[in-house]
Amino acid sequence: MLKLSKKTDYAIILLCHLGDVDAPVSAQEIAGNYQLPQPMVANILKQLGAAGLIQSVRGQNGGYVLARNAESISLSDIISVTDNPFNLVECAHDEELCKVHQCCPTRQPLVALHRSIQRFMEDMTLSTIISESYFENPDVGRTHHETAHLS
Amino acid sequence: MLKLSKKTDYAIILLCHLGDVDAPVSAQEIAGNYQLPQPMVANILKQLGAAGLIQSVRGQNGGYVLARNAESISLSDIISVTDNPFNLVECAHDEELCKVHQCCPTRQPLVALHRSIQRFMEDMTLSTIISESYFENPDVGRTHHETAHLS
DNA sequence: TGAAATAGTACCAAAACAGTACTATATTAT
DNA sequence: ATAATATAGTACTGTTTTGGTACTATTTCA
Repeated sequence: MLKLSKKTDYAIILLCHLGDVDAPVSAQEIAGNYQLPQPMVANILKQLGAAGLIQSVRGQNGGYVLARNAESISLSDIISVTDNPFNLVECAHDEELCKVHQCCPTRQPLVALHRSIQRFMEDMTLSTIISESYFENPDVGRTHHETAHLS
Repeated sequence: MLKLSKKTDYAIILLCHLGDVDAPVSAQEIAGNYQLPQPMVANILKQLGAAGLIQSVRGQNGGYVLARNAESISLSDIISVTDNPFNLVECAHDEELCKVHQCCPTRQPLVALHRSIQRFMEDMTLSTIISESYFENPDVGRTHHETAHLS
């Protein structure tokens, strides 16, 4: 349907939070802070950890911290983890047929759109997201938040 | 999952075909031409007709023709019909909560992405799609095609 | 050694997608 | 007239994806 999944939505929120704090933050803490379902948050953090975007600290007082600095994490990176690698357009099925024979009229322009979006998502880094959200709302990452997600 | 639906994919193909021909073309004819499921094609054409992108001609020798010229039909128009109005980002649920209280950190940058994609889709017209596809494949709209869709 | 955290799976219900089916109506060729 | 060929409208269905939960194991620290 050409929209981001809740998982991606949540992931961005989580990462923004982590990007604003230095000490490890637990799943429970974040879930409570944004009123998100705790198991969901835990799952997404696991995935982000497995993908290497964040680093886990196990045991009591454990949690997660960013594995790299916020400038080097792009929206594209995030979406790759939580929404599958972005794929507006690849001829997933019968790719051979489509390439070997006459190609469908849609390929050219949709590949262009795909690249344009891809580019945007690669240029949009977590630090950009954080600073822009800060501009709109000075309290980000510092206080209790209302339920916060798009979809 | 941030990808176009088959319906949209098919719709573009159908419209490209109609854009290349003057006489009304029937659902059956197009379905046969591109090896797409006939009822599916018929349904999509019905929708495109109801949305005013194409005009129907009923009765024997009937079919569909473009309701406007190909320059004035944008990718955005098409997607609106077959994939819902594009909505990467609107806070569909609890919009009030999200706006009245502190806003989620994701809004700003994702609205930017949304607009960027929207813009692209508005600028990309059916005539552009047709001419670009023609560039790649001189036979578009003139001969029998292999199964042709992305997804 | 127990509490609090992550790790790894596996599961489930609801929604969306892709496609089908059926009935009604309009137009035209014969 | 009427049979053939279209669209119009609507409702249905199986499959996949999404959103979310549950459970068990492991790690760490007080």
